[in-house]
Amino acid sequence: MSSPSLPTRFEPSALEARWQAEWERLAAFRAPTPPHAPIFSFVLPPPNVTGVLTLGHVLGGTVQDVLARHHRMRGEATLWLPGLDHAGLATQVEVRRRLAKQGVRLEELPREAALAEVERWKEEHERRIREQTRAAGFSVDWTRYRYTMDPASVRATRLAFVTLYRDGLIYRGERMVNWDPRLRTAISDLEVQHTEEEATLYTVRYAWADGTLGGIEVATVRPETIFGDVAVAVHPDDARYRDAVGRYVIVPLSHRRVPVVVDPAVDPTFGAGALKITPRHDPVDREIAERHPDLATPVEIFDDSARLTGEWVPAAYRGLDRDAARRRAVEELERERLIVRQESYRHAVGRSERSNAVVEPRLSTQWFVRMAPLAAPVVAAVRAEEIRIHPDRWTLTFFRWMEGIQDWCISRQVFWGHRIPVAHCRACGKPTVTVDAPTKCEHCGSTDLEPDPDVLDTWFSSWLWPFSALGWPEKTADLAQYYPTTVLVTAREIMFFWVARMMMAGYRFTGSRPFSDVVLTGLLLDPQGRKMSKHLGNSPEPLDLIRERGADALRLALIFPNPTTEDGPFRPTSLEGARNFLTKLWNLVRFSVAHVPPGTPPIAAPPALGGGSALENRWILSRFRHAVEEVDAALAAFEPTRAVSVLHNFVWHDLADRYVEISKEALGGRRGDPAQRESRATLVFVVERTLRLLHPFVPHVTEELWHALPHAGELLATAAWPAGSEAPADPVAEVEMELVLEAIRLLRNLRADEGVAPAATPPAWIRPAGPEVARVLEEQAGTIARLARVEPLALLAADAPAPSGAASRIAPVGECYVERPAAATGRSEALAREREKLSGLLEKTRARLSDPGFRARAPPELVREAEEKALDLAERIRRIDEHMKPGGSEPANA
RNA sequence: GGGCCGGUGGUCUAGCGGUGAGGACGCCGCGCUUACAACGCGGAGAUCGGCGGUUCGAAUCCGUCCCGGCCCA
Repeated sequence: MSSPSLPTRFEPSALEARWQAEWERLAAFRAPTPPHAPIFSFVLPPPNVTGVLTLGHVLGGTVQDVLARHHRMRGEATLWLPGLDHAGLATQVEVRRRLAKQGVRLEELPREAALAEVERWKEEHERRIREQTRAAGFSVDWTRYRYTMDPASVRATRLAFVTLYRDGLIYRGERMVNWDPRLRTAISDLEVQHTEEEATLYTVRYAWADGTLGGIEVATVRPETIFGDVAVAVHPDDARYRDAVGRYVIVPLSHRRVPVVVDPAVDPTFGAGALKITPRHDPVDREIAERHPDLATPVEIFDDSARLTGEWVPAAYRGLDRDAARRRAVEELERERLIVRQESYRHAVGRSERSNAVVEPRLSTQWFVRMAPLAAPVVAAVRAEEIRIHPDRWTLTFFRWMEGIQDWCISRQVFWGHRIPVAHCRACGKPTVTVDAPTKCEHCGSTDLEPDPDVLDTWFSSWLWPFSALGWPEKTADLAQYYPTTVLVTAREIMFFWVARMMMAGYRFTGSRPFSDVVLTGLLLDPQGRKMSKHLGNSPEPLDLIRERGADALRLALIFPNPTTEDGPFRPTSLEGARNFLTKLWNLVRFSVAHVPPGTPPIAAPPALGGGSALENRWILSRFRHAVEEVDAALAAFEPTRAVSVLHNFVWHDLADRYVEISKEALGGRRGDPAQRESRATLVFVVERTLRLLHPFVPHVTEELWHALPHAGELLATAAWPAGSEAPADPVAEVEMELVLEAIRLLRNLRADEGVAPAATPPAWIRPAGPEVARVLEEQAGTIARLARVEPLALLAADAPAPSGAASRIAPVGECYVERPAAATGRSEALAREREKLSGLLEKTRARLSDPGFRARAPPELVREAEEKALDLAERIRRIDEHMKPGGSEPANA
């Protein structure tokens, strides 16, 4: 495909779809098998089927696509493996919500029908997610697409469970877990969100059991848990209760007798220093109760929906939910005058991430993974920098979490997910844990088996992803060749949920790191700095933005100008900026195409430049070389934002504003044929190579533009990444060009200050600062005159008198003069302003020099620099004074 | 309660021991100079959160306080 001439306007939508189709047709992103070294491989964090892709996904995807395309162009065997996560509980909640809108309760459907509903949901969302991924231009290898519930993943997940179980790292036991009473399942610690909330702290009096007056005052925010009390505890050193210990009190409302005990875990400063002990419904209480074995065995007072239940709960309260029970309990306690005090109280409340229900600590039998043994090798690996986290400051947070890691509750009382690969024997009661469903008990041989009713936490399949998606436990070619993977790019939010656990699983199951670099992306905020959320409706739909502005513009806007590593606002202005840049690029290439004669062969190398070569050509090639080096460095450090800003600056300012403007003369043939040929070759080389550099960021438009230029190969997507070494570094040209640009800037300043008409070309003069500068300015006088729009431009000898009737500016390059228009009146203020600035600087520099400590301790080179600077500043001020003096070059306009 | 990160022109940000503190957006002035008004040229605007310290020298290091955000309990 080729587009010989480019349309005047850049219209992204048609062009993007066309190239997406073409990339797929040519299998451009198919990872090679068998691959050749080196390898660059990674998994796309499989999006949850819960919804569709958000802007945050597009941000992460863009960072990944930049890396994938960059490495692919560098000739590495690149695999970017896409997939989808079944997102167990989260998806079930969504499906349940959708059904509820139709008046159907998910729980009331037969299991098969419920599964069918989830399956329908998955199909719809999967289609949409794939469409979005394509529309964004992500170069994933669709032939390797995987799903966390596909048969291979099911097998991998079951095997992981069985292996850990056999190794003693998975156990089943009765533990205090976080219970979500709305979804009626256990959840893990990570799925609990703690927030500060306002509550009422009730101080309740527990009367002495022996009928003595008074009693003990207990503070609680949850009076409805009184029914579960087995004791009241005080701190052993608390003098107030010395006589109370060993006595009994009556639990209000339920009228049971419980003892007063001592325990060091009681905080004597909280309330009145006495704590009611409800071991089945509070982790601290449970610990205390365990230290006091003589206490009554606690009875559960909440059912799985957090409604009151059980023999300890009076009939009037049974069946009430915890909030209703609390209201009723408060009412009754008040009636009995047992509430001593009520005060408002802020405390942390744990809510379920999925249902937002207040989590109920609940003693329940669940499956757990022992985490400490899994975490140890990971901590060691990160310490040894076998795995690096970017930006590295997150390593600290990572360590803190890993070191305090708790066992992971992996069983969920829902239906959507991987079934726990365990069958319980009805005969001997023991579990049979096998990858394939067992036919008989492995302990007693009975065939009377009952499958474990629970499913696994969704992360229990995700943590295997880097290897399970490559085929593990089968010894597939992909696994052998592409594992360990290279990087993992993901949102910081799931560092603990996913990244840390993948590392643990990697070392445990494959004996090696799953990836060597973790690249964390920040959160996208709305223009007001708020988190994007469905609830606020401030989260734009990526496909809409792509339709409006194009995928390239969206991708660019997501990584520039705000850094991908930080939480930052996504603004419409970023999108406009991106579009403007792409338009600039489009027009730059249109200009270049117009200067490339038809039939020009593909550009293999920059033109060989010699002594007679144009300064601008030497300069732009040197600038290009820097750009390549900086982009390479930025990408190696996983900083796409830095890479883009280098390119943005290079394309817009160096290439378009300066190089193109300067070379128009040579390109137009006005400097002769050899000069025109050299400039054409330089232009097309730099532009073509720049398109390659930009391709990872904005793949569609660069692919389109590349085909409009002479090129070799089918696709830019698979073309070679430029090497900086292709272009010679030329520090001399860079210094000389700076002088030229400074002279142009000064003359333009003068024009603007003096109100020279835009179309006018007044005479101008420059007195160069020295013979070297004079040589450069002499050679480039034509360029300077043209870009500054002055005519004629004369160079003054050091001792020549200042031209009269001209405005002047003084700078390191020398003194510049532009004839003042006849209409101009008054003295230019620019010189005076300049003088003020310079004398301020001079003062500062002199102060530094007169400090004896500076001369004594600063590096001599620095002292010398400061001395030279002071001299130079003084000289420039002297000259300004000369110019401002009446009768000088700046006559007071009488 | 513990920890982490940040506070730089109006906004977003780069710099993280010696630079005349960069850039982008916005703002002001002038211009449709045939690649580009989705643009060009020029300009104004910051005592780098406050206070103390280390240093010849601090936006940059240390302490402390204030403000914002995040994570964990």
